[in-house]
Parts: sequence; C-alpha cells; structure tokens
Amino acid sequence: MALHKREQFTAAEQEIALIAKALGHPARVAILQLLARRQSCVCGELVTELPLSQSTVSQHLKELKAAGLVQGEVDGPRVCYCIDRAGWDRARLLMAGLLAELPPPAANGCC
Amino acid sequence: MALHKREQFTAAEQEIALIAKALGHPARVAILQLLARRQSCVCGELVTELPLSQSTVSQHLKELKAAGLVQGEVDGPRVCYCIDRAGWDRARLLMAGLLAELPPPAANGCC
DNA sequence: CTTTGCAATCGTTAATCGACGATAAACATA
DNA sequence: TATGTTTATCGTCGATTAACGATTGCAAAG
Repeated sequence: MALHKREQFTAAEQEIALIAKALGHPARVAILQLLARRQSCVCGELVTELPLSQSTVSQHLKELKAAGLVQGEVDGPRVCYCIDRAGWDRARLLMAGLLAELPPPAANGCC
Repeated sequence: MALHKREQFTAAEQEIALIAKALGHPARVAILQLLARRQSCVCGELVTELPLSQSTVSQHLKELKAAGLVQGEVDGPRVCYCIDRAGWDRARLLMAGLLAELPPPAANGCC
C-alpha cells in the first residue's frame, strides 16, 4: 500500500523512468555497449568480459530484456543476446525528447 | 566489501549510469519536466504539483542535484531550482552517444 | 541414455532506495 | 525577540537491488 508511489505518475514518465533505470547501472551500460558493438553476443562471452559472476550477468540481462532494450535467442545450448532495435529506438526517442525540452536561457526572472 | 562492484567499470560507464539512475524514477522525471517547462521553480510549488510529501520531494531534488542535472539558488526563505544547463547538455551528449552506437542491421550472423 | 556445458533460477545476504513524519535550520516579518 | 514560513535533514520502516554460490533445466555429444 502506497509505499511506492510510481503508479501516481503518467505513463510517459513511467516509461522513461523504466528505461533510464535499466541504464542506471554501469554493468548494464557495459553490456549494452558490448552488444551494440557486436563484440560479443553469447552470454558466456559477456561473463568473461565483465567482472561479474555468471548469475549476476544473467540477472542484468533479464532486466535489460524487461526494459525492452535487449532480446535473446536460444541457439542450441547457448543464448545469443542482441540489441532490441525497436526498444532501442524507443529509448532514443524518449531520452532525446526529454533532454530536448529545455528552452533558451532565462526568459524567467529566477534562473 | 565488494558487494557492490560499481568501481570495476570505466568512468564513462559510471557517469552514464549515474545520470540514468537519476532519471530512473517517475517523480524525478516529472520534476525535471516541470523545471524544464518553467512551470514552477520553487520547491514548495513542486510539492503541490506532485503526489509526494515535502521531504520526499526534497530528497529527489537532492539526488538530481547530485547527478548535476539541477541546481538550486537560495532566495530568501525559499529555494529556486532550475535545470543545470551544463549537466543537462552533458546528459544529452552521453545518452545520445550511447544510443547512437547501434550499427546497421545484422552484419553478423547471429542476430 | 548418460554425461557435459551453458544459462536461468533459487535462496541468501547486505546495501540502497522510497517514502514518511518529526525535527531543525534559515530567514522574513511582526 | 518572537513567530511564521519554507526547506533540509534525521530516523525509521518496508521494499527493492546487487551480488554470489548452488541448484536446476536443457540441448548436444558421446
């Protein structure tokens, strides 16, 4: 009950926050960069690139998937992760939209 | 020790993550939008616009300030908050840089 | 059909977050 | 000086996160 009040904000605000939160950990940023640069793809390779255990990497991948930024395809015994292009574009759109909002300096008195 | 391993990532990854984390809550997104649109400025006004208590809003403002996205000027008994343009530009740069990284579809086999 | 190898999930722990009310601090005004 | 207004900080509590090792689940190889 009402200890977390996320519900009380607009859907747009929640969507931005969801994506930003997924980007809010250096391990996940590093994973996304590895995937975007196609340096690796398979979960096991990511584990060797990162200073984290297999289970922790798997957990981060799950969060990135939940945020729609990454998708994973099973390929035999291994899993190939890639950037989810739709989610990636959406993220770019939302982030650019938010950060573009600033009008030219000081039409107002106070700042 | 070493329960949180943020230290083990690059400075760039940590900087992006820090900013993204600040954007990772709908209340903070809402605050930034209010400030960017100059609809309000003073902390007390923000409180009335948001479904949160004064202390909670103050806490969120503190986090946004720590991420360099917002700055506050004392104006008598009240405090005027505004977007920190330098931090805002930096955020735009970093986010755009990260999200621009994706190369054209599938040069690789797996995805 | 068993073994092997990879990835996901479970269970646990410590740390951090999100929220609040209460209190304190800073300042203007009576 | 006392009072009211505004914001920051403190203390607390429950929820969530980050991390790990251990276990489970599954597909390919033998």
